[in-house]
Amino acid sequence: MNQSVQHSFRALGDSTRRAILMQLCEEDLSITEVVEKFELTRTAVRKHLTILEEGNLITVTAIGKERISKLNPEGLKSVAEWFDFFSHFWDSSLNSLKYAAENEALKQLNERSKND
Amino acid sequence: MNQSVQHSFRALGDSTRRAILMQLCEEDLSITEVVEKFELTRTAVRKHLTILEEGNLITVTAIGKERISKLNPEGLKSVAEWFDFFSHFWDSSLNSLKYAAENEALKQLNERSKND
DNA sequence: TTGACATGACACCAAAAGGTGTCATATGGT
DNA sequence: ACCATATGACACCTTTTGGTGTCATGTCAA
Repeated sequence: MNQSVQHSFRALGDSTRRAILMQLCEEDLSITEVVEKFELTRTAVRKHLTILEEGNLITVTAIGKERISKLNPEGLKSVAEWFDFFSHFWDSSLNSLKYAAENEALKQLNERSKND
Repeated sequence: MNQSVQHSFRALGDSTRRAILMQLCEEDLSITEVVEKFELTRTAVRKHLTILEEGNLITVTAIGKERISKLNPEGLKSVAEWFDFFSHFWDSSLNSLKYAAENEALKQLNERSKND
């Protein structure tokens, strides 16, 4: 589960793969179709799709001689939910409380030097 | 801006950096303090912090001879918002509409072969 | 069965990533 | 001034990563 998050983030770390994901928002694609839309070798595309599949961001279904890649909302949602861990921090009201109550180390430093 | 998203995702692609981010949720840290909490060389930690800073996920403030790394909610929020692009897909009601209306390629394939 | 067509499976490569160690520099306190 | 502390800046190394090309395999249709 946690390992899956690692794979998901790894998959999202490449701009080509993010572009493929966004393309898959509009239509499911076979490997060859992805090759046609992106200027890449079939081997390269296959690798990207494998990594996206390992990251649980797409599902691949073999239909005849084609392998259709399809966006996987579950995986994307999992990654999006990872950010909930930090959500307090961009909730402004909680934000100030957070810094006031918990941030002992920086408070001390701020007392010593006021140029923050 | 788009480049920044690339940097953010790159930064998030490494588990050590994600761990550092989560630690920074609890307290701001100097480089040395990060070194003490994670079993890494100072040089390695510095690289990670630089990448996190490039990804706009932390801000670094020089205080005296220390460089304090602090979580940057703005950057995290930006990345989280990137996922809004896909949010239709995990909204179940919109989801079915999406597939029914737009997914022509797979529809055709499904008509040819019913083992989906 | 035979030939396209869509892939799978490798071997190979250059560049980037993650780490380590060493030497130089700046800041604070005594 | 002087020394310990916290970094900055490199040079160097190994493993991954993103890509390419080639050959084998499976599937559909004539």
